[in-house]
Amino acid sequence: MSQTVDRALSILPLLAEGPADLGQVADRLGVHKSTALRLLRTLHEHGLVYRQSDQRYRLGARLIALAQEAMENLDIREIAHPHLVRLNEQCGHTVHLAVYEEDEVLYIDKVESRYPVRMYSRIGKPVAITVAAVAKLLLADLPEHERRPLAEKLDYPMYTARSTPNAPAFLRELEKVREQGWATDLGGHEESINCVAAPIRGADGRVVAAMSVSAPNVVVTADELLTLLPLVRRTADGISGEYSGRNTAKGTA
Amino acid sequence: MSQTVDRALSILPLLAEGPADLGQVADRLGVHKSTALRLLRTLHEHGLVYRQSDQRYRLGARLIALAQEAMENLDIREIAHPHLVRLNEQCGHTVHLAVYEEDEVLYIDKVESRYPVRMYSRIGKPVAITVAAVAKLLLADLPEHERRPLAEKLDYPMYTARSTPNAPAFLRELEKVREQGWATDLGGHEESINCVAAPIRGADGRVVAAMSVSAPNVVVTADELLTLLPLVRRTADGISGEYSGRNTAKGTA
DNA sequence: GAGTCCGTTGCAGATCCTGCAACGCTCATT
DNA sequence: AATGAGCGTTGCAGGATCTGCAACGGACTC
Repeated sequence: MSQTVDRALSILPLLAEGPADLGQVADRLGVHKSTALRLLRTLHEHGLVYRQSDQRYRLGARLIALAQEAMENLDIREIAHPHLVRLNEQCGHTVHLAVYEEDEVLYIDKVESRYPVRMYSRIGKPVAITVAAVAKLLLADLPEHERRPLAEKLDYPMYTARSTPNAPAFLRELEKVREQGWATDLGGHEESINCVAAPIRGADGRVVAAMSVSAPNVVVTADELLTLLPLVRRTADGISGEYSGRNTAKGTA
Repeated sequence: MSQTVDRALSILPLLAEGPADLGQVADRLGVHKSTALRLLRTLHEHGLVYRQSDQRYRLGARLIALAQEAMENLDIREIAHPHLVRLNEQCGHTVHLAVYEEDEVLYIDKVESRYPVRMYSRIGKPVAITVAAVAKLLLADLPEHERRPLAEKLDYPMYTARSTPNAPAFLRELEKVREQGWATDLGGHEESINCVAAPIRGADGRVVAAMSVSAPNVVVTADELLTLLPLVRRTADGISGEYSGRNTAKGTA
């Protein structure tokens, strides 16, 4: 809607790929160098981009700090955290909390496994949306008219042989997940990692977040992990209750 | 430099304080509602702001994802991580990695304590710059003409009775830290928490990052923590060596 | 020491942004 | 049920702001 701002903001994902110099930025934006320079300067003044010693630009520290604040403002995160910690103390595995927003699912909290073998993931990282158990729960709850177009728009990378292969399979899976009220990912993202997940609901019953327990095969088998399902669901329900109970008049997730 | 972009970017820190509606944004920017609307829409298209169900705006998911990518691009982080993990395995305490950038110091990595009592901190969070051990190391290495103005510009909140009280005291502390090549924070941020920190240097000897070990009094006394200093310094030196050794032609921290 | 490459600056033209005013919607009030 | 207030939204005309050009300057190379 606003050309100048639009161009300026387009620089950010571009720099997220790695540092770039003025010429590269100008080229990729399709504007004159002097224009790119002015945009970069403005971004710089706000700390969103940083100029390294070799004069190239990269994303800046304030961007990271802003994102941090953004996450701390999410109320489910705050409410859920102690529950996640308790669950981790009970089962020892990695616990994740994720939300959906505008075609993306991201982890917003995590409690590390207490086993030496840890799964790689990071708070803030977009989730493998077509296979992750938490993603299934969040998408399964979308209204039909959003869910289908989204499913058809997605890519279906075959991380492993068990990854969701395409949109129809995904939609079928979502249907199943919606009915049973929980989800799994059995080696669909990384061959040796399994997850069980449960939804967290707001007062109106809509799914506002999802949580999961993940563990590698070498620690527990998929079957053993599934025995944790009741515990996971109970934890999720506890969070749901607290979240819808004292709803501090803030918006949805 | 660019008015429109400048205004648009000013919205981000504003929303970081919490959700706001159109009128509030327009007021705080000092522009007409229609102008604010167009800016917000542009930010929205890029996913940097999100519109909640109550129509108010807050920071969006893509901002978080961008920040995540920004951190993953930092090469020291990648090099340092395994060293931090090893150190954590050896001593059991919380280990932090921090960098300085444009008047800010922030944590870019963290390995959690294995003791039940954990210190609160978060990756991406700006550090208490006047008291944290890592901040002292990073600022101590700045050239005089940057260090002094910065020190005089800072606020000196008295988190505890041992917090650095003012600029002269801070500059003296930095001088000491620079000479001894390591730093501590003994209850200067939170009464019962102590840290020891060591610098990580690039090939040219400049400090590019700093790492620290933190532990609460209830787990180890300050004196006991200080006995870890040699180990911390050795770890930091190891990272320094690796960082300056195979310098993959990337920029500074 | 000449040449090339890149970032930087000032400027004039025109695009794009701004603020206004009016509209429509929702919600609260009478 | 009707009225009014509050808020977000739209179209428009005037003009401020942004754009691209061309020329400059510094660093590095051959």
